[in-house]
Parts: sequence; structure tokens; C-alpha cells
Amino acid sequence: MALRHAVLAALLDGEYSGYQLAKIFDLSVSNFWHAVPQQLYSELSRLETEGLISGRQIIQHDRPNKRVYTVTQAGVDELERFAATPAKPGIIRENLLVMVQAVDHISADAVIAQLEERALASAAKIELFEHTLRHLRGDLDEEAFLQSAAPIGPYLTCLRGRRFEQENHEWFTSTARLLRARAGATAEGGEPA
Amino acid sequence: MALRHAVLAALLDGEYSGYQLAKIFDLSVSNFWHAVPQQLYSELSRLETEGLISGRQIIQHDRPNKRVYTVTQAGVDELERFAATPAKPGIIRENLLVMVQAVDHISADAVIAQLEERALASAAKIELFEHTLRHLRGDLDEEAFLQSAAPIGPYLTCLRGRRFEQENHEWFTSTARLLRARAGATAEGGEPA
DNA sequence: CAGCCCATGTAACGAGTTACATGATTAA
DNA sequence: TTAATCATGTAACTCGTTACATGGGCTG
Repeated sequence: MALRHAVLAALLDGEYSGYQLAKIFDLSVSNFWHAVPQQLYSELSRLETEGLISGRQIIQHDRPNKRVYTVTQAGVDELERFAATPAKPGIIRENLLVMVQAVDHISADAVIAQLEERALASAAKIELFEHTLRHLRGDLDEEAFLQSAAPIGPYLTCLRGRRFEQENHEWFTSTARLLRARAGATAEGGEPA
Repeated sequence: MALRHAVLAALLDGEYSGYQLAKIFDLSVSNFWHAVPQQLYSELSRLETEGLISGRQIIQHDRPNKRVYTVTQAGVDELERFAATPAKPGIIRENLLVMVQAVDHISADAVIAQLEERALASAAKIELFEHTLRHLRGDLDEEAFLQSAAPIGPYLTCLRGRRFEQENHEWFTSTARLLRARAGATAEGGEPA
């Protein structure tokens, strides 16, 4: 039971359908939790039967109807209990780092190519985060916004996400450069001390 | 099938038992992959039946016997194939960020307490990484080491891990401070514009 | 002598992933 | 007319987690 709290936390921000949530998970919740759409659909059903969220049907004429959900008081209480129990340490799964770990024993070219590709992707993601942050704080500068009465949870987690991507970008870039340089050096035949 | 490559990459570094691997996963592989001991024991059996690693029994008199494993050529080939296929984007799961996301709707005290606790834990982890890095590079300074002929994969992933923990520490600390300040401000009754 | 470290394993359960299915509207 | 977006669901399967079991040696 772990995804449920991420879904509840995301739904605090507004009334969303499974489909909408899936997109929100993709671009902002993924900073702290990963889930594919199927997980959301089934988790939403479960949360509704348990009374932690309540859904209502929205009839649409130009596109399929949808069911949107809001967090109930029971849902907020559940989040309160969740925050009161010690958080397990976070986990990371990153195949690209697995490859770098093994890079001394396999051909480096494929690894370098992937590092460079991911560097581009992370640059794009940083842009997105910048945009989200500007949007969330509106007219205020960051300091003023963080001292305002407005909700700041989503802003704070987005700050963490941006920083993570910035560090990814930096590491992808410098690691690719280094591996390239070494590939060049060994190709030229020189093995230093 | 994802854990297998992390196990193979970790085993490139030496000959280890399941028990030893579990500890290695805890303190360094966790930078890019998470696994509990049970997963390792069963994954090791599977990898051995598939011929990607080969194990041998070590008889010990002062403590239980153990089975240690090394990566076979087939295992290295498997890693080579792995590195040649596009890596899926990494995933993160961090309950503490879920709590911060929800912090506007629940009482902040528990969240602040956890942030401060985790800040301490990440400081300790940074120390560990520093130590590992010094150990890996031996007498050389970082630049010289990274240009040497020595294996650098483990060093590079450790660099990423250290940076991640540094950023965690920074974010835990500043977020806790901010939430504390806001708690104080609202307790004193003042809600700014 | 209590509790931790070493060392591995089975079994049950819970969570996550993938495939498949449906079907309307809209943009290229 | 091909593809993408919207919108949700069932079912099969793989993976991850927890509980339980065993047992000797070492440390305080």
C-alpha cells in the first residue's frame, strides 16, 4: 500500500479523472512517485470503495464521459496518519547508471550514446519544471511566494524535481565527455600509469 | 527482468556471496538500484541456472559456508546487449516527498520532524560516499584517477550517488526550515498577502 | 545468556507491468 | 485515412516484499 498516498496527495490539488491523473503523474508526480495509467485506474476504484476519495460522473458530448475524484475527509485523515509514520527511505531505479557501473567491461559506445540522449531529455524536462514553477508562483518572486499563504507543497516538490534533473543533466554530460575522451585515448594506443 | 543487470554489474567488481551482495546493494548499488536480500538470493539462483554467473562453494569453519559467484562470458554478453537497448527512464519512489506534496492539507509538524531526521541520515551517507570515493581513487586526485586505466564505472556511479545525497540534504534542510518558519508565522496569527 | 552477525532458503502475498479490448472525436 | 487524444476497463503475468524457518559462532 504505497501508491495510494501518492494518488491522494496528487488529488489534493484538484478534481481529476484517471486519465488526467496519468498525465499529472507523468510530468510532476514522477518527481516522487512513478505509476502507469493502469495502476491509477485500479487504485482510484479501490480508494473510492474505501471512501478515501469520492467520484462523480462528468457527461461530455464531444468526447467520452469521465469520472473525476476528490479527496474525502477520510482521505485527508489517511494522509495525516501516513505523515505520522516514519517514511521508508526512498528508492531509485536507473538502468543508465547500471550501464555506467559496468562500463569498464563492455563497449562504451552504446553507453555514451545513451548518456547523450538522456542529457537532451533532461534539458527538456528542466525547461518544463521552470515553466511549472513560474506558473505556480504567479507574479511573486520565489521568496515572497514561499512566505505567502498559498499552497506550497507542489512547489517544493517541483523544486526538488528540477534540481534532480539539473544534476542528471550535469552528470550525463560530464560522464559522456569523460568516456569519449577515454575511448579516444585508448584508440590512440596510450595507456597512462 | 531488470534486477538481473544490476546484479551482474555489481558482480563485475569481484566474487561475492548473496549475503555480501546484499550489503553492497545497501550502500552503493542503491544509488541506481534497490533490492532486498531475498531478491538477491533468488536472482542469483536464476542467473546461475541460466549460465550468466557461475558459483562455487566456500567452506568456512568459523562461520556458515557460502556460495560466491562470478560473471561468466555469457553474463558479460548479456550486459553488452542490455547496454545496446534503450534504457527506460529511471524511477523514484520517495514517501517523504509525498508528504511534502500534501503538507498544505495536513499538520506540518510530523513532516518537519521527518525532514530533519532524513537530513541527518543523508549527511551520514555523504560521509560514507566520500570515504568510498577516496578509497577507490587511492593516491591519485580525481582528475588523474578518471584518466587512468583503472575501472571507473563504480567511481562514476558513486559520484552521482554522492551528489544526489548532497542535494537531498540541502533540500531536506531548507524545506524543514521553511516549514518551521511558516508554522511560526501562522501561530503568531499573521497571514500575509 | 541475550542479542547480533553470518548465511541461505521456502512460501504467501501484495504491487507493478503488459497485453488486449473498445470506441468516439479531432487534427494532419 | 492515418494517427493522436480522450477515456476506461479486464486479465494474465512478472516482480517485489514480508514472514517464517534454521542454525552456528561471536560479543558484551
